[in-house]
Amino acid sequence: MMNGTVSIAKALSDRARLRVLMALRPGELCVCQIVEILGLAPSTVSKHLSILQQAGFLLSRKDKRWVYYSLAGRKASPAVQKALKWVSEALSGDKLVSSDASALKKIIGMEKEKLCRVQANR
Amino acid sequence: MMNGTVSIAKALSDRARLRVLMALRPGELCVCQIVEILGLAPSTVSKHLSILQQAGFLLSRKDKRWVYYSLAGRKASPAVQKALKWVSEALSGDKLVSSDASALKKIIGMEKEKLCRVQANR
DNA sequence: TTGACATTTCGTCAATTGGCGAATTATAGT
DNA sequence: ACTATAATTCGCCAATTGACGAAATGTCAA
Repeated sequence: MMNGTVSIAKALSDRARLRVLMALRPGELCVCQIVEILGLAPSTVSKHLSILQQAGFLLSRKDKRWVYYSLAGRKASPAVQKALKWVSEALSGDKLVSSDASALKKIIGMEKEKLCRVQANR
Repeated sequence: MMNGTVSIAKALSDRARLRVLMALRPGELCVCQIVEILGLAPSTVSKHLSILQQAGFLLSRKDKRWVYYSLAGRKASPAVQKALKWVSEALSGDKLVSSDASALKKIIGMEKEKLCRVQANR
């Protein structure tokens, strides 16, 4: 219980991971889309995602070549649900979160294939 | 805002600091009492307390030779208040927190002078 | 003012964390 | 089967963290 609480708090104690949680509120995203938003290496992003999933915040599913992550929602433990509610309120109106949200709209507009090609050419 | 949220989450992402927050719920404690509960070196405890205070969870006052820390309560920012509410719920019924609470009763029964003498003889 | 002592600050150390690129795995298309 | 590619795992490095003891600070008492 104490361990679980600490791991939930640890999961929340990083900018990139908070951005991921906020970005996932409208719905699931594939890893390459999250990479695009954060501007970090895919390996780094993958690690962040596994930390969030380990703590109980995220679910993942695989479709074709892509892995999609989504908020665990009511499948999450009560402790996780309340923690997410807290950060969501604490960050409502945050500048970085807002700009991520508008960046997201453009990214979702692109097809994933093109997006990943773009990343490959860097 | 993002920075504040991260520092709040960081403050909560350590066992010792969560124990301190829970131990302070009934009321203020002096540093030597917190040292006794945690079983850590005074310098370590002092650092933990300053991290919690920096994040906005604690207030401190000085009386005679002792420094008393207490929960900031409604003087804390809304974000901090909600975070504390979250951990408090998440840890309700936790074994370690409970045993800290009963240890506390005995410690409060002792006079501070004797308590500090005990610590000096280790 | 000197001495005792509670607390904090400082320096050090081992362990953890967050970042990256390279190598690996898994899946899809040719 | 082979190639391309999305994602993860691995190994490495620099930065941060949590622990301690020693030294500094501040307060009270003799």
